[in-house]
Amino acid sequence: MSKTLMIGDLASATGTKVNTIRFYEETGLMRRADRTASGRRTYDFEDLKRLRFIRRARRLGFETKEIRSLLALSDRPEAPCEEVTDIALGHLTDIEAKIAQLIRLRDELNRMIRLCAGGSISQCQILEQLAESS
Amino acid sequence: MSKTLMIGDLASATGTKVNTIRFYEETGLMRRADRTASGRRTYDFEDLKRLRFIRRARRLGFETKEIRSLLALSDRPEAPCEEVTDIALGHLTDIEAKIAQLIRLRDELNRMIRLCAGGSISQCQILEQLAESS
DNA sequence: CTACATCCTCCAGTCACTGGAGGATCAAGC
DNA sequence: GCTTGATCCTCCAGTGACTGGAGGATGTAG
Repeated sequence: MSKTLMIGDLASATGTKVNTIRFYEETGLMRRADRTASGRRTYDFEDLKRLRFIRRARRLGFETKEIRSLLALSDRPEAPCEEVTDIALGHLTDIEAKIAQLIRLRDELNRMIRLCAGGSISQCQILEQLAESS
Repeated sequence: MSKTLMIGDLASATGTKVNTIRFYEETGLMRRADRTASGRRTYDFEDLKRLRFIRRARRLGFETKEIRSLLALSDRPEAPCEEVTDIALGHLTDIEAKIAQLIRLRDELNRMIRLCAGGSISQCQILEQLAESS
């Protein structure tokens, strides 16, 4: 058998904290790992692949709920690819909304900062702007 | 006196949940409100102004720690405006980094979605990409 | 007098981890 | 065989910024 991997191996291979891997097991993202006689978790390369998938999806900003769906889908190879695309498209929409929002914030902050001509707090335009009833 | 405002008035005037205002009191963003004989919080227009300031800064994405600093600064009218500008500039840098990061994610997601030619899960390029060791 | 709204305190839950206490096990070197 | 240090285990508390609800008191309008 190829159950040669310990939790620390998975951690260093994926840049995940050991505690985080245990957390993924607890919350069902990773299956419950088999244990040695002394109770240590053992993993094989399938587990490593799964963890890599999870971490990569997390880096792309998918929520665990979405990752759970994606993982469930990848277990049904005959299912239509559409469901995956839908999840990805929904996520894309979220990201685009966030970008638009942040750009608005950036512009407003920039505007506020440019107004500041130095001087003392009592004349500070940034605080002034924040204090105004929106 | 002008302590005519109850917590619900502040809530509806600022679009804040009542529980959130209590939370701000608990965590020291808002001062501990005076109480009526029966224990209800009373507020004046100064409190309302402060809450508006907090909410506006939160909408602009400032953390409570930063807001605490800004509020402390606005109590020192003779202090130099520079400290405020520094907080705002630091925040601006954070926002710009976040925007750049999100744009990278968006492009990568877009790329993955475009690769998907339909068909079944087993050929899904999105899952494929996620499964690849990065 | 009776609804019903609003208020109170206290506590648990959200999300995705992170960090640490306290203790067991393992591998390597002497 | 013994020590040392790394790694592992379980369990629990904390993060940030709230949100929601239970269970009960108070206020107000008709």
